Amino acid sequence: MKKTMGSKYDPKTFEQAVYQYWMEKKHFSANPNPDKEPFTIVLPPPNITGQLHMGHALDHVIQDVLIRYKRMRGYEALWLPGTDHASIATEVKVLEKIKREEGLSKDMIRREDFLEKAWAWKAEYGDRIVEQMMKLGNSCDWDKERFTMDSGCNDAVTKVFVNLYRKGLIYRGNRLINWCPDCGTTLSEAEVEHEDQQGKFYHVKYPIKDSEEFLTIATTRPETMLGDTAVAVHPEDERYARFVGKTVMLPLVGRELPVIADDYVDRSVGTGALKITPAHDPNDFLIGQRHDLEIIDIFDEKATINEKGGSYEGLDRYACRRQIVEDLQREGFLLEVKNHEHAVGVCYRCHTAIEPRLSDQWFVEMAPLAKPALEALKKGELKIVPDRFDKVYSHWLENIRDWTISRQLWWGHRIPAYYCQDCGEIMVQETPPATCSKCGGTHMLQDEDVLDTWFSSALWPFSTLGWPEDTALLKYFYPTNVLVTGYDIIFFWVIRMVFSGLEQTGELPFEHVLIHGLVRDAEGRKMSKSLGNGVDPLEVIESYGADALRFMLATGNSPGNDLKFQMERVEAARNFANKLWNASRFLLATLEEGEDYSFKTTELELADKWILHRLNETVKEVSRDLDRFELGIAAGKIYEFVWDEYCDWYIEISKIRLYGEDEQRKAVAKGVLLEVLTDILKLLHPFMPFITEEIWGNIPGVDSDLIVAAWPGENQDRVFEEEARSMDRLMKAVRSLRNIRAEMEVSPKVRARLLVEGDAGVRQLLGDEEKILMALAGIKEVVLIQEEPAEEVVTAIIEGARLYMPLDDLVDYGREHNRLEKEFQKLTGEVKRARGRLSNQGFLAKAPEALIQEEEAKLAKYEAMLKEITERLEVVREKIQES
RNA sequence: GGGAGUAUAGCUCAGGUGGGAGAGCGCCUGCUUGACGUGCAGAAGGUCACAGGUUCGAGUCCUGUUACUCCCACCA
Repeated sequence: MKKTMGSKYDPKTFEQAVYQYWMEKKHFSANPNPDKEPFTIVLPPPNITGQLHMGHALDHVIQDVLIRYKRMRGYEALWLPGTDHASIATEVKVLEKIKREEGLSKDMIRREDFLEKAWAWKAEYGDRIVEQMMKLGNSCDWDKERFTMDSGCNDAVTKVFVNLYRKGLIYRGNRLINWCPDCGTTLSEAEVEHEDQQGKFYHVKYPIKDSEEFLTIATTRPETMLGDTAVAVHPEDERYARFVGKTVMLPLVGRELPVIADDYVDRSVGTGALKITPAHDPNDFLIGQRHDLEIIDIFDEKATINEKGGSYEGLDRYACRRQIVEDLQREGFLLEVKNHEHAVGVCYRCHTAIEPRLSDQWFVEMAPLAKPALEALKKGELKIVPDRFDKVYSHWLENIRDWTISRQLWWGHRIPAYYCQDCGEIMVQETPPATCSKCGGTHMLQDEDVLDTWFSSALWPFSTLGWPEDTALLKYFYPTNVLVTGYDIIFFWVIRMVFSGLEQTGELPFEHVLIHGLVRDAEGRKMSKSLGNGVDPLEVIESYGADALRFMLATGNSPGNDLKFQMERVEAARNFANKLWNASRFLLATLEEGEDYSFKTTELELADKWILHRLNETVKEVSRDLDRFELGIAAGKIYEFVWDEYCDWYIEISKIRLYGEDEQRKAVAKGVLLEVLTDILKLLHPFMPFITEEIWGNIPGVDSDLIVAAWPGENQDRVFEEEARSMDRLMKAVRSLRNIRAEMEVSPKVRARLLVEGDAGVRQLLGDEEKILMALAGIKEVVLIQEEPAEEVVTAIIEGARLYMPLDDLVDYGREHNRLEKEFQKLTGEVKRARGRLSNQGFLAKAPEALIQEEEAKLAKYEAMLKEITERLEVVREKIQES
């Protein structure tokens, strides 16, 4: 895939082609390989409801970085992709589409026709999502792509349902469940969100039968009084003790209700008297059971009043509320109306207020499943990163309620329960029964409902690998290693995968859970369709390239924290890619095909040893950070190394040799430049796979692919502590001289002489490396001197030396004085700090010896420099006096 | 009612084991140096929210306060 690199970094010209190339070479495919360790990530399957948003991009980039890193480290790295049928969400979308295009609502179409359209939807959106993932650069093994409703996943779902049923952990029961009147289905506890709403507290008069007295009931939902079957007070409430056992008359309806006493009633809330509506409130339901109260269900599935509501029949719940209030008012039963803010449960999909509703549903008994899931975390077998989410996980499991899994929907896994129409027997099994096992009848009907979409998601880490079959994939790749997802989905998904994995496979489905935050817009708001503030990843890729988007998402934030999306940061990442592009272009242009650019340690110069040393350190740190899932820190270190050390220092220094005459030294410089660049490409590849592969392909003599190149290791041959320290000193000298030029406003065209007076070590260093000073600090000649020069000079003080620049008539002692004065202040501060510390008896007694010595050395250094500065300031002051 | 997070430069955020406060963007000053102006060089800019505590030493650990954000929760 070699071609000449254009002078501008233009990701559009190669990203697509590079991805295509990887696909052709099958670099993403992973298969059981006894010679390698497996490393597995299953992709949290995106919903087929639409396209990928920035949150997906973040989730995917993290996983791709980890997968690519592990692949390069020699693991058989499998990233298994797929999509989720998203039962309720997709059903709503497809119904909307049908409504829009054909004008038909759900009750006007047949289940089979609906399913056909839903599968067409899946085909369209599933493909679109895959395309988007490819644009992002996701190195998924596409041959293993799965869908939560493909036949394998269906088998797994059925198998698990049957397993749990036979163990008695799935049961059918008549309970008060959460009902969404708009979606027309049951919801689990997790699917109900709580929103604070401004409501009203209605105080209503419930007359005592055959008496002038009455009880005042406070309620936020007066319409539910149509279903009242009692009034409750606290057993020890003296205010109401005499009414217990009596009967009240339900206003407007006239039904007689018993006054009962129950501990549940809180005397301090409202009036202390509570109307009981067992069919429409979870607490009232429990109280109703305790007192054997009648249950009157006044709503139909649309939350419209049914025939039990008498004259209110046919009214929607809110219309009914208005009517009831009006009637109460008119009849004199309404005593008071107060504003009242309270939490209302709403559907997580459509935000309609949920209605507690009594119905027959399927449930999973959670207590036995929650226990091992809790223990796995406590024993440290499951690790959540960052660990502050441990509490979220534990708290949920410790307070878990049974999971309502049946949904009155069409799109999803149909429940494998069969009802005999002859004798009513219920049969739960993997294949439809031909005859009833009890009466032998042949009129069997399958349950109409489907399963909660999260039921199949919970099996994802093993259903995708072939479970319940004992496949080679499952044996090799399961359990998986890391699960990467957002904190918003811990309850829905992570926890359910953990207990399902433990229950069905006997193993944790993964060892690490890496939690990331939400992507927010530049103002910190959640990106959402309704706000219209979403940023489309594809558009960003179009303008800046996938690498820039990836780098932006992977940096500048730490695990678990939300990320604000700012285009300026994408731009900065793009600029970084451009920087790398140009640095590579610069080097590669000097290389010849077929040349050998290896070098011997003896041929290395100071700067070479320094950059190799720094590279070695960077490799070590980046590897460690990636192992700890600190992607942002790792990427930051690569960025700094590439831009500051490699480009701004090393390449500039290397030009001395590259533009020089000495062929041997030129070759060594090229060798080191190349050596460092290849490792840079490797380190950066997980973050910016496209540009690094593209550059890699342009290196003469390279016939391998970067994506499968070996990750750089630490190298003892690259440890040059001493040289790194010298280089550091040299760099300080260069910076001081540049500072002089800038502060004294000396034109870059003026090439100054440099006189060096100081200790032997520094003089030798600066003498030996005079070329570097010449090239980087605008020096034309370095002269080692023994005493103060007579000519007009400005001075830089570095450790162990004075550097004098004779600037002819450009020396401005006023400016020089200010500059030195600033230095003087700084050094005075340093000396003061070091002295203060060393005169602290506590510090001397308790601090580590090495630290004390270090501090002493610093003090000596700064005192010496301060002395130099002071002397020099004296001289400058005299000069000013003279003029 | 519980729980969590955040508070560091003008803005957005990093700051592994406690030991001289960092980056990107922005701002200011120079720069047509043959990889790159998507660049180079140099500067300015911080009471690390507040108050206590532990420690020789705290942005970092502990306690409390304030502000904002989020999650959980069946007080009508």
